[in-house]
Amino acid sequence: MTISLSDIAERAGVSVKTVSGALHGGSARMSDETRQKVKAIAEELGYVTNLAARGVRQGWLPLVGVVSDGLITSPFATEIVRGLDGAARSAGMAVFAVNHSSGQSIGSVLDEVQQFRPRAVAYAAMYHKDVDLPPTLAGSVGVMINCREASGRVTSLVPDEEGGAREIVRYLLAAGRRRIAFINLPGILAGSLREKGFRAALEEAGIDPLGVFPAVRRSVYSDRAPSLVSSHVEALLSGQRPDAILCGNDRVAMEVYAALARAGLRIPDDIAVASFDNQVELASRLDPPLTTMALPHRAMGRLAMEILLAGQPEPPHLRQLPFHLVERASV
Amino acid sequence: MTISLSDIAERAGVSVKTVSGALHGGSARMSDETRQKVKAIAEELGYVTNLAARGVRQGWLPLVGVVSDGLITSPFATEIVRGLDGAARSAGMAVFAVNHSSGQSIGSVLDEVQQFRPRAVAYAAMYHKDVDLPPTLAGSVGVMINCREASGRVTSLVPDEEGGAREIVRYLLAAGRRRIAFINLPGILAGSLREKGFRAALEEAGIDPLGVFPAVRRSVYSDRAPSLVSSHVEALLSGQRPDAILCGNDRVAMEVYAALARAGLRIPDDIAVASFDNQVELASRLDPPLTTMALPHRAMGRLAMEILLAGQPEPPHLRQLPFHLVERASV
DNA sequence: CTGAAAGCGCTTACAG
DNA sequence: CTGAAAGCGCTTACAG
Repeated sequence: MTISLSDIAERAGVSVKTVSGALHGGSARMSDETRQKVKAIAEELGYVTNLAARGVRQGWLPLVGVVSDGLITSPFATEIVRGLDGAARSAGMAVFAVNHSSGQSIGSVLDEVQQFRPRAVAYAAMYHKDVDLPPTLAGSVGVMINCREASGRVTSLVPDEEGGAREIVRYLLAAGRRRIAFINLPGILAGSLREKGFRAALEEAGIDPLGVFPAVRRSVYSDRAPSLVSSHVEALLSGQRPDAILCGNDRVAMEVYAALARAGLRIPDDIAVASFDNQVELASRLDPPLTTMALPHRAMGRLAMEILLAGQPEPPHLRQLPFHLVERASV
Repeated sequence: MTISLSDIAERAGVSVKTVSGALHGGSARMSDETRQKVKAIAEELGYVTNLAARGVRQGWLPLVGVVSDGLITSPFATEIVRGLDGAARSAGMAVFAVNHSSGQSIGSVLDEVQQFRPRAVAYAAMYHKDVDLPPTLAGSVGVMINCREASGRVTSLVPDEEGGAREIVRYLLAAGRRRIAFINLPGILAGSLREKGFRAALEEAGIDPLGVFPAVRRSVYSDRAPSLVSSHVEALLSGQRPDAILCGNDRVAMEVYAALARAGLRIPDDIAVASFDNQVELASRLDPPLTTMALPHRAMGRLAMEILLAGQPEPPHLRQLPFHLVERASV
């Protein structure tokens, strides 16, 4: 059988309260002798705190629930969870993730999560999007990650897409590039925000963009949509040849690499290539290794947990976290 | 305040026991009228079951803990978790993952997990390896995923590396390939088992392998180790040119693609390429899309949960799960 | 068919 | 400095 405080109390000849104080109440006053004795017996008996029992007393379990829309499969999603997890564990909390599969209403998933009486709940989106949390649910979610909550009742953490795009364009400009094309991800929020930043940075430098092109035909970006990348690259090369191509993500960059190789062009000597994502396994293995803007997923996770666990909550707001430039050799 | 069974009982004019029976005890006998009334009131009050309270009574929480060695970052790890999660949720369980960071002993992580009084605990390795569970801990882990437990006291689920290698080689042979080289991942268990399968399948067909070459110099495979892939490919091309190259993983295949492109060779017309992993984002975006053996991560997760939740535990054993051939266009 | 009570393992006032 | 008791919200025998 699993042993309890009262087992220890009995063995030590003290009350349960004393054992509880000795083991957990850091400030509980008692003789050092008693405390040591109790601890020794607990150790000897292999006592493991029963968090469920503590939880029923306190009204919550040291758990933080993360409900995410769809698959937690993407490397980005796991970065978010890692950020959350790191911050949570130093606070003695565990993270449990529940995904909000297509069939279910967000309300029912949240109910599922609430049954565990978690200390806090976060909502995480798999890609940067707008999310409408039903008004009745706004109270039970402490922070939204990677999405903008429409009503403004919940603090939302998102990547600063526009700023990230400005930064990478400035970097290309600083490297002497002037004829810059952007093969963007169409139909998603990140794409339109990045396009803004792309144009703003060029305008600020007094330079005309060579154009912004969609990586796929579909209005919504998907892995399965037929790629337009190589045809764009070919068209660009036979026209006003760019000296830099900015890509919507590392996979698009991979296709650009292939198209440039076919055309006999060298990276970065003939054309620089840069992108967004920093999917490490891919970006670092390309030849040459790809310069790319890393998304602040880990940082969003960490900050989310800090917000959740902070005593004094700030008023709800939208917080944009900066991308991080990973310089490799493609620029 | 969060409302409890007694709030409902009071409002309904029945005992707490009746409420509990009406809401949760499927088989509890009572008038249909009472049951409906109780349910209606619960709904109206927005009652949410308190799992912590139930947990303290039953001795366990409907949680399954997964402790993994190191980063849950890899796409494979998340597949394992997805497999676990799917099976868990249909049993009303939530999965909480705790990673076993380098600083900590496995025992202390397991203690952390046990504090939640989970229904069951699994251990998952990030890549196929041998793991030595301290004898005292063997009892608290129900199943080992993606690793072989040395003592044999715990059921272990691993990919059938040898069988997977045999299958892909037979597939290459069936496609008429005869001069097959293998650029393998050195220094890891999966690599040596696959080499066995590779050689066995060729021998069974009465064909000599063109050779097995390490993808990296380091004895242990790592993302940062300098790649030997392109030099192997060049050497192979200038010698006894292969008609098929089997790769240790999709990233190695990506490098092989690049080396073959540089040499002006076409896939699969001149040389077929196949590999292990099925990292979808990569494999499906290569040109031509890559034929590759998918690891049974999801299946391991699902089976693990079934084993954990099964009433009658089988005696501990080692179970090898089959790979799954994903045919694309590179063979 | 339903109630009153005991008990799960904790923590927190309340007393000494 | 320590104990005895109450109580968190459930479920499970024990009675009727």
